[in-house]
Amino acid sequence: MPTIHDVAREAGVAPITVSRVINNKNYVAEETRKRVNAAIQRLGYLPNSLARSLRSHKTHILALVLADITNPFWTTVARGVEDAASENGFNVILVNTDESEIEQKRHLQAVLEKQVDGLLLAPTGDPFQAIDMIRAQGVPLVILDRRPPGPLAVDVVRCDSEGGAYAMTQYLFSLGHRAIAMMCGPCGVSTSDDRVSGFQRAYQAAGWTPGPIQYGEFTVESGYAMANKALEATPRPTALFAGNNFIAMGTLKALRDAGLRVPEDVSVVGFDDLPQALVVEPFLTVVSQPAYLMGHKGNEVLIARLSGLAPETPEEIILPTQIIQRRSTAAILPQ
Amino acid sequence: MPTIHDVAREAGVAPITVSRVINNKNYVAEETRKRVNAAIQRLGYLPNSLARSLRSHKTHILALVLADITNPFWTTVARGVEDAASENGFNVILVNTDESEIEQKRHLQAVLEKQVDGLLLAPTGDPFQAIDMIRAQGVPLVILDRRPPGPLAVDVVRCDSEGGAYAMTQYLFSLGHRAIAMMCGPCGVSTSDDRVSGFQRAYQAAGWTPGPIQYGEFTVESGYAMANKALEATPRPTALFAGNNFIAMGTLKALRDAGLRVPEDVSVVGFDDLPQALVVEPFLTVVSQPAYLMGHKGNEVLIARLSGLAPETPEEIILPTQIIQRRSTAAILPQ
DNA sequence: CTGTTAGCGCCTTCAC
DNA sequence: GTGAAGGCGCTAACAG
Repeated sequence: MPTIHDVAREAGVAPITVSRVINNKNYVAEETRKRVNAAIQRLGYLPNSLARSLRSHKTHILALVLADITNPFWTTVARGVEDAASENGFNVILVNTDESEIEQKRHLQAVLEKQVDGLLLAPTGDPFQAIDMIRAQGVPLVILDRRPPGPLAVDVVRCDSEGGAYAMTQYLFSLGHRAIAMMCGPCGVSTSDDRVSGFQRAYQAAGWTPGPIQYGEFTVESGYAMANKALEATPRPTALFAGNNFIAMGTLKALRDAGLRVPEDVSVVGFDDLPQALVVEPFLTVVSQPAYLMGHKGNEVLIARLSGLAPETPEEIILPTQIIQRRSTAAILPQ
Repeated sequence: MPTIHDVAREAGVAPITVSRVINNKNYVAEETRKRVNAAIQRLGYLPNSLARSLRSHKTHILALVLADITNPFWTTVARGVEDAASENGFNVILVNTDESEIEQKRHLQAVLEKQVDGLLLAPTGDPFQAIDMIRAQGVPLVILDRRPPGPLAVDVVRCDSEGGAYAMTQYLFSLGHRAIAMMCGPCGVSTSDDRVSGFQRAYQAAGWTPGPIQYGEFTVESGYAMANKALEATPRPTALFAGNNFIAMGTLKALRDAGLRVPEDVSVVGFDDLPQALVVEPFLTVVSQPAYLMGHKGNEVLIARLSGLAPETPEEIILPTQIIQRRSTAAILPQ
């Protein structure tokens, strides 16, 4: 593997001149530039970005730390992040925490050691420790999707979970539903908590007692289990509210296995849409979140900070959600 | 950001001793080790992996270059690769080519500059140039999913596309189908070519003329267009064979829009299954490929090479496919 | 417009 | 068991 010195010798110039050609910095005579480029071609030279970054203190790498890349919601967020990165000459390292605080810490350490220029984090559990560790290294940070507790000390880009859940619950009310079972992700994760809050606020506004609430995991298995539990209640809920797309999948499977029809016997609503490439005929009524936009916008905020273009005080950007009405919900007669 | 020197000063030792503690190399007195670790804690020191790698000529990073990470097939492959990496202390950089040779070259260069220890490549287009570039840098390489043309000069781990397509075509024959339209990905990509070959071989074995063959893209849109074209034929094909999961999705959408029922009016089969988390009730009859295993095994082969444990001559590992029979296929009466 | 010098933070090599 | 010297490949800072 040739180095910059080999190229310099081959072209009859000093190494720094090669460096300037590679980086398009300072003026280099047209003829010199040609000689250098020819030498680069001849030797098949590729700059060593390790050495380059060590010297320049810039890696042009950002890290995206999220819960679960097998979830299409996160795949879409990742796409948004990567596109914004590409547009600005950055690469993205992607790591999965699987909602484990230990994994999160391990991965965070690993990417910090790699000297990433910035970090996008969808935090698992209590984010204070994580944020502190990142701060201590002086690495710019944007929190994605989830709301850190306490006063705002960091940029946040997320969706309006509370408002979305509120609106969806009201929509179910408008169809005549009143016994709605809420099945959410882990308690303590802000997206879970906010969706539950929105659900409860809608009931409060109506002056009713909220339906049963369960906390679980953002997985198909957990959704399956929670739905089965919810269906045991007497009288049976007339609608099930799934806290994310995987919980909705588990819920639909549980209903199928229980021999119940959707929406004739039970209405089902969820959070997060599925990409149109993955479904032939969209069926589920959902609170849709702008996943791609969140990723893209989040990274724009981060890159603005890196470039010193960002405002002094941290921003919190809350993107609106939207109800997409499909065939998994039906009106019921008032009792 | 503290360096190894700061830690050394804090602990009252030489930098090299800190290095030995971090790397668990050579013997370090228990008491010294404790002092050093305490200093590391106090300063919140994280080793700079750039400097480390520059010196040690090892990054512990592998690159996975594939066509399209939004496809669940590739997501699953990536999971297999990442798990095998984790198990062996490696990280994975993941890059998308979107089936573009230009993007492939650009990305390949970028990851080579990052000094990755090894490469897993699902090549797009003619892989010779790519393989040469990688070889020139002396970076170990495993080809994934696709069969490079010509004699075997590199490790390959892939699935038996030809055999899978052959078996599926025979299965359709056994249901009485004879007018089967094949809709595949790009001509020149070995998985496309092999699936077409298997399809043709089945017809040859039966002594019949193969049904119409179309080459397109591995996308929903392309599947939609190819299916519409296939349906124009007179007489209409009784079965449609989709070359991958996205083409199958497009096909099903086209049939829905054309008002045709599956399988009553037309049978549909595909290649690649969808993860069970993404479908409530699996419907499509498919040739299922062991995507996770391919990724995992592929990376094991690569890591074995890195460790010098691999055999001298390149290996070609061909994993078997499997027909999963579901509700998108029906028997038709012989004419 | 081009070159010299020095050092990024760490680890290899050799010494004791 | 510990340390000193030197260099991995590149570019910042300063000439000229």
